[in-house]
Amino acid sequence: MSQPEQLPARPTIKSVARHAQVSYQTVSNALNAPERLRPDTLTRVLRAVEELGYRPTQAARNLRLQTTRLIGFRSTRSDGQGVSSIESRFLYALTSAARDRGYGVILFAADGDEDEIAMFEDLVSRGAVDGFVLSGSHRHDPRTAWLAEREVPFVSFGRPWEKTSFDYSWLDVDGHAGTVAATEHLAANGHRRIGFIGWPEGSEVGDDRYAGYLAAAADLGLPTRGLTVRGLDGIGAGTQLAAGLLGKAHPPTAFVCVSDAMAVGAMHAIEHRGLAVGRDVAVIGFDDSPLATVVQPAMSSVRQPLESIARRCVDLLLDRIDDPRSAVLTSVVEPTVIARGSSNPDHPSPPDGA
Amino acid sequence: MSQPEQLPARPTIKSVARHAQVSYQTVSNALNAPERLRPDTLTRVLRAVEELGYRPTQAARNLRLQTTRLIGFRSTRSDGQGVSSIESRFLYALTSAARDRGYGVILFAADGDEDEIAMFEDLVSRGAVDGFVLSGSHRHDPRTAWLAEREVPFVSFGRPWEKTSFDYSWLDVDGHAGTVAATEHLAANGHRRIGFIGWPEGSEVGDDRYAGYLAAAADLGLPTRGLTVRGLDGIGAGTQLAAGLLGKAHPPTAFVCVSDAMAVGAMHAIEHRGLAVGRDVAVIGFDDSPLATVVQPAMSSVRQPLESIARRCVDLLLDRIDDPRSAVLTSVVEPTVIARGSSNPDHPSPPDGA
DNA sequence: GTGTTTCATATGAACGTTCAAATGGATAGA
DNA sequence: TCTATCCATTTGAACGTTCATATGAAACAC
Repeated sequence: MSQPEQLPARPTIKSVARHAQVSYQTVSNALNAPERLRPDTLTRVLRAVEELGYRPTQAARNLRLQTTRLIGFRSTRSDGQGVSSIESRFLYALTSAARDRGYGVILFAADGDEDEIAMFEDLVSRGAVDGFVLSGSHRHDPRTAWLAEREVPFVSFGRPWEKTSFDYSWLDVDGHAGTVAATEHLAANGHRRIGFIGWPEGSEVGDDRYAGYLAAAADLGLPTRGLTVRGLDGIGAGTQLAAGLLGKAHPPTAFVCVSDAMAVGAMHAIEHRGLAVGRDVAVIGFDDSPLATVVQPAMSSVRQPLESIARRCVDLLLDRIDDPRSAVLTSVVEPTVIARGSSNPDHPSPPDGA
Repeated sequence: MSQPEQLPARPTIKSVARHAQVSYQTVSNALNAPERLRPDTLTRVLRAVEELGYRPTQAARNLRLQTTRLIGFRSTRSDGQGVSSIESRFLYALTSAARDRGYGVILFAADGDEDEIAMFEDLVSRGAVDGFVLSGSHRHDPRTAWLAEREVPFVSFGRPWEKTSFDYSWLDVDGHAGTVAATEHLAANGHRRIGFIGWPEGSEVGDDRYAGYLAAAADLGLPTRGLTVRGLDGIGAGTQLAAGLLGKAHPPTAFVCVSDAMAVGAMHAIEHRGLAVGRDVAVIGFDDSPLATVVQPAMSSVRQPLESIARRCVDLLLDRIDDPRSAVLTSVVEPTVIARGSSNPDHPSPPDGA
């Protein structure tokens, strides 16, 4: 904290103009319609811009252009159950993708749907954002209707789980295809008795993944009766559910799990039984969360291509922002199986000692 | 997508004025200096505001007030190792805290320090934010100097790990105090041989936590020789490190762990040895991540009060934004031990079956 | 009835941009 | 040499606020 030495004030378009000996509108033209300038003035102006480090003030362009170049996204309280690393990976991807298109992401905390809508209301009425990216769609989701009614541009990461009277753009990961791929992966490794550890019936995402497992098993002619268990998410729950199946007369030799936490639990149960994960019993999780690479052996998992989803969310949203009548697009992208030790017969259980 | 029925345009201060039969500046006064209005006009204007649902346009006030009411925060690529649930919990808390003070949080993706500074440059030169909240301070951190030099308001969550020629406000969790409390907690439960599972030497946070363990042990007259092991973070690593200690002649009866991932690994090793977590060998982790409640038995952990830290970060930052000469404040807040089954003698290992 | 005070409301200007339209100087055609 | 054409540049206005200041009506004292 030395003496109050004045920092140079942030340059405005006028100071650049003075510096380049032109009127300030010419500077504006240099930046927004360079073809209107004579080449020599253009370079002169651009050099002045460079020298002063001028960047147009956001607030002024916002006011003038009636836009904010900001996208709203809800920050979830990940406090509760579940390792929601998906959210944070998606958030990073979304932020990068937005930035590449010259947009920023403004985050808002909201606890439930109503709370989130209140935030929409606030942000929209103040003109603080150009649009929203939604996530975590679910049945009876009031958010989409609210936004559609007010013609606020938005895109949803997460499909609609029921019919709506309006259309909107959304992207989603094909959970069904994910568990199909997981099941096929295990079958390709020689497994015939493949179990499924899922969430209780009623969750859209969970039911979708379960259906994929059933479909793949039916397709491959594999048994499923007595091989599926469902319970609340968690490592402990996964352990208990897996232990239950392993204790049966004809236990599964592989598990498709609805989440990585369940899968870690299953690995735990397998080892507790003295079996080797990967060699004796294979496991595959879902989401490819940090958990997957932090366990030993590393866990196979179904990975959602969040980066490309985020990018496409931004693309779709900006299309709508640029032209509110732009086409409504929806697409389901397929996740990919990331094969690691937990589903690899050559990969033994972790060593016992140090 | 019905007919192009025109939505009512967003009300401006002028439309409110027309509606309330006053000039538009009176509306401004009603909102910003209500004591200047006669009570009856005030209510009339406020009713008009209410009826039209008027909210001042953000961009216009930004321009006029030379402020954005936006705080910048870096979104980390949590892609790599480690379950960085801390980040996302902090982010939620920060966003709520900011909102309570009328500020928003704008997120930006950055990969390293240089990249982050480039984002600072961008946001600051465009006047897109009023200040920053930093996180993840480390040795040779160039970010603080950059911001301080340009007199950009900021607050750091994370202490400076070296002397700087300038001062700035920061908050941090006292990792030292955290492991002291953890060690004391285990000692209070009757443990005498308490081991430590840490990160390799050289990480600021890890060394701090290690030092706390050593200090508490010395204070309590407990042995530490041959009871500490260090390695890269991870569940698998925790298992191996703990297994190493448990295999010794005089194994520890309790573990203080530098992270929850390490602690989960330790629990794993304990059970693998046929011992009961909590009853036979106690474990306590650090950070109280979702992992802690997802394992069985639930894991004791040292919890950082991220919510209050976020709130204080916002308070300090806004002080600086309001008055750049406001006092520089630093404070270290003590984390608290959250005792759960893994350090509770009455809590046995998980059931074997379903 | 005139002059002063007081208070509620209105006027003017500015924040920094961008866009539409006007200016003015050069070049070319008659 | 005078006018038409063209192009680079400038002028004017607007986006929606807030702040400083001016106006004007009522209330009061003389």
